Amino acid sequence: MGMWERNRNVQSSEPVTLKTLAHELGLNVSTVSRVLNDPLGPGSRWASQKTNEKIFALARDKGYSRNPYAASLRTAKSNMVGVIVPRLQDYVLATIYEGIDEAATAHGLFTVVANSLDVAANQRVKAEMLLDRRADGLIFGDAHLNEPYLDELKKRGTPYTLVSRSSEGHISVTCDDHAGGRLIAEHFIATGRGTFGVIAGDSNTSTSRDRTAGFLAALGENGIAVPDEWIIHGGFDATAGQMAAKQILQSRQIPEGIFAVNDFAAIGALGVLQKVGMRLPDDIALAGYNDTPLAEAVNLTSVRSPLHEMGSLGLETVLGLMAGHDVDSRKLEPTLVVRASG
Amino acid sequence: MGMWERNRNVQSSEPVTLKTLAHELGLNVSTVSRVLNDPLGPGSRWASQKTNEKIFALARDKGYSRNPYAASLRTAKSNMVGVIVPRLQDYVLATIYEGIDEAATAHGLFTVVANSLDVAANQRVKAEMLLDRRADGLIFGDAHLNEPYLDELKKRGTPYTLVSRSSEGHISVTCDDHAGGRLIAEHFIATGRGTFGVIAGDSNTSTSRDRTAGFLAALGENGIAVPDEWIIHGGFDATAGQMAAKQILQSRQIPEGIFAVNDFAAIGALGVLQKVGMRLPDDIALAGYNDTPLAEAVNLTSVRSPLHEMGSLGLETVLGLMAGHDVDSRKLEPTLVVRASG
DNA sequence: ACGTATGCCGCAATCGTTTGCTTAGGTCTC
DNA sequence: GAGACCTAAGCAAACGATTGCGGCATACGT
Repeated sequence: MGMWERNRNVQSSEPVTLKTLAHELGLNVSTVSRVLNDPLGPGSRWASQKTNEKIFALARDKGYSRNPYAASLRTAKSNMVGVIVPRLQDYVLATIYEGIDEAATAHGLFTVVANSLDVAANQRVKAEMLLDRRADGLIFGDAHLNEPYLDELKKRGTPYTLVSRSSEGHISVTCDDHAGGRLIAEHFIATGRGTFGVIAGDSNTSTSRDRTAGFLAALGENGIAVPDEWIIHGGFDATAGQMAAKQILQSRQIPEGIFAVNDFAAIGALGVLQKVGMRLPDDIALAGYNDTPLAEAVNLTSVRSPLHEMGSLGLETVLGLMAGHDVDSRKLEPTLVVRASG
Repeated sequence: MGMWERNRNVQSSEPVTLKTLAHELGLNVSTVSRVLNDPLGPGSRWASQKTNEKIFALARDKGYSRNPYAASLRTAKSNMVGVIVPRLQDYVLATIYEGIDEAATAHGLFTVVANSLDVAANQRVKAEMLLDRRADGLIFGDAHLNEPYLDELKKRGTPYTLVSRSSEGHISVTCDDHAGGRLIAEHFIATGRGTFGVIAGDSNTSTSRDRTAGFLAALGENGIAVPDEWIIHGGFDATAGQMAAKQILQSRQIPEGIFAVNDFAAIGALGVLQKVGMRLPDDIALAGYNDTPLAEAVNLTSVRSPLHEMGSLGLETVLGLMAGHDVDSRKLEPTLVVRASG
């Protein structure tokens, strides 16, 4: 056991509180509280050196741990930030959440996460649930375009920020999805392709919109247009990718490259393409987005976004808001990861 | 807005508490508290019908929401259960956690999750952190064999349960991994293979041990032995799978089938096998475990375990423990999912 | 020697709920 | 008509920590 390890094995059925400590030391709880809370630790100037040490020693011996509920009640701060994600099963959001939680822990906060399953109504329900738990701040990973709930929150003055997806008028930490789309387009062009399809995801999200727009913009600058029937919206998962790929394959012609705005959708498409006997990258090129471990596993070209960092920056952002600072949105840089698929 | 939607837009900077309501109604806070908490809702017998209705109406109008910290302080219950997983990025654990959280929400509890990165020391640190937050119970998804911390917890009388992995002497909710291993072995044998390798994962976990043991046992019953150098331990991720596959390929002979106890490891192996030009299932059969979406995406034979259910049962289990009931470990049934890989 | 600063610490109110114990009036029973 | 029993509430003491406001020493400056 480390030197500072609290002694949990103490048999006293009575929980040890400040009062316990104070009484045992012949001090007042206020003194004990101040010393224990002083950022200077045992160097606190709230009591004499000797008293400080005795307080810390006893606290350790008796396994004292502050009752966070009593503290939160008094201070009206929970030190908790709520996080709402579409789905934790999704590698991308799980990674972002890990970044959030790591940063939160580093700042002495804790997080509570909830799945919204990417439906707007749930977003509101889950957020209110978190607010009922007195979350000091909120982080949304499931922002939809034109969702009034966020405006409502803003009006109420609740500190919150978006991650992964942005929305006009709200502070967010995202990756530059427009640039990411461009990266793929430029790579496709550089490797000699000329006709393209897009598996564009949920059109109601900024990630779908921006990645697609960036891709199309870069193509446009090179004089390439993509026919509407080759821009297919749907979900972000493998099933959506399969359906989109099948739809594209039904055209008279087949594009030379397909950009799926999400790795999972790309994997779904990949399965379909392989099943009809197409070989990548010779018959067709395929690219995904987010550089998940799957992408590496199946040798899929993708765009890497700094997910973990996005999470920790998101936490710092909402922290700034909670402290009443002015903070700006952040946009991180994506990088291209070329693999065998195209 | 629904009829029961609280009015959050109320401009009063003052938070609305029981006192606010009681004062406005000319009642005592105790009455208001009892009525609002009564499971019978407005049918409560703590006050007259008329009073009940007025209380509920005012609470709704003023957007009252109970301060959980005050309540927890008084009742010494947090209604929170802590969950410790190796890593939320892992689809398997993320899914189990979803099951846990869903059940928790249904029971009016909430959960806080922490990553241990599958290192035993972190498990202790994270668990103690959760206990400091006054978790009423704990769920571990990262149990290692012979880990003394769990015994310690048991001695302290903390309600906890394991999910996904088991450990001797501790209550757990798992899938029957031994049976799962058998399923693959029997399938391999039925499809005519005779020599096998195992990518066995972290030997310090029950999942690794039991899946491998089940596989080997079924083979043994059919007179098939697996040489030690074809049983390769390591991690559960794609990298570990790659390394293991490379090691197996270095043998003079090559097995006719490989069982990876985890889909991610299987995917890693798959990439290596494909890179050296082997075709599945003709040249070699490959099977994974857990039936993740990846398995479906790459057409990998796998074993499906009811992950979501494992999570919700885990929550119910710890709930039972918290209520002081006697509860038993549960073992769920796996099912075989045959796909093109073998 | 006297005012003042500083070190060290205590008092007591407060946060919002919960809950055991009363109370006050009414109804019912025998 | 007295005791028993409801109904519909109120009183007040917790729960454990935080914090503004003092207070009593001792030291220090002049």
